Amino acid sequence: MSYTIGTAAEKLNMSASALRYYDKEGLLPFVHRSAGGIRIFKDSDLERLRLINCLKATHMPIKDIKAFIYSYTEGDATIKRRRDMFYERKLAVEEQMATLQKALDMINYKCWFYDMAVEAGSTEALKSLKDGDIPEEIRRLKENS
Amino acid sequence: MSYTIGTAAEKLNMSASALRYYDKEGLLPFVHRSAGGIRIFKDSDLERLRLINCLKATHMPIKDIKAFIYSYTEGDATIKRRRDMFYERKLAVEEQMATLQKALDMINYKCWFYDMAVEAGSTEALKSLKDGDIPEEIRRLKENS
DNA sequence: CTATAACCTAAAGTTTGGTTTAAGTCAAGG
DNA sequence: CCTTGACTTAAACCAAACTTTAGGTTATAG
Repeated sequence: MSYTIGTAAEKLNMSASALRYYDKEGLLPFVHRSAGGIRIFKDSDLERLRLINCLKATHMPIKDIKAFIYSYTEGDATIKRRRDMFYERKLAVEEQMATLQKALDMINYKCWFYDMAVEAGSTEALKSLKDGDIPEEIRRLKENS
Repeated sequence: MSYTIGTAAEKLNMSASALRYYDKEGLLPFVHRSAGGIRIFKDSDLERLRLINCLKATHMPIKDIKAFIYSYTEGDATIKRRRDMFYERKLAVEEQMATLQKALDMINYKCWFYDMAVEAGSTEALKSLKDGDIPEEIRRLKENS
């Protein structure tokens, strides 16, 4: 099966203008055109775009994704490089998750704190809160952040 | 203790211009000034900025952080609202982590795939790969993404 | 006192990742 | 054939989150 840009965009749940932008930025060297110049997306192109969207979800900049995609066009010569890129990306994502986890710890501490404050009707009573008054698993959250 | 903007920036590991920008955007209503107009950061201000940085780490937009910070200035009247905001933020962060986890699953699948491809010296041999050939725990990653 | 480093503001510039617009072309149904 | 909706490009526009610049003020060390 093959699709025009509108249909492809719909299937990928993104806008046609975003697809044109990616194409302009060199992210879609694999997309062919009809004789009249219309982009034709194959199923394998959609798969590649799903990979692009996955990388985008990890906050990889467009220009880095471009390098990624470009290495595909060079075939088996770049297999090792592609493997390395995926391993690097894995590290980058794990870092992001660690960062988010730290933030989440802080937020969970705040949730606990404000649950207490709401009950007390004020944050005043909690000013004198000492580490010893904080349950072990909550204290861990606080210190983590 | 109190600090000028340069020292505060250094302590927070961010730029002075970012601090000025936050102030201009209304994120730092708690920061006072010297008679001459110099910003003076107290330790409690740095704490508040650490919270701001934590929220920033969760990709919360500046204008939303502003609303967050503003609710502090209204004292105990906004305790419930602040609690709700933290619970909402918790959900937002959990969603982000889920999104990252999906991407990571895809990437881990790719790592496995390219480990095979590097060993084979080509991706050709893997074209005929059937689901049955993929270890259970790897297949899960693939289907997840 | 004065030099100078660090501060101040306002305004302009930068980067990223698109969207929008304008003017025109393609392709499918009638 | 011709209409019409979807496509094409180039270029302008946008928003977010800062950074940089320019021109000026403050504060501290000598």
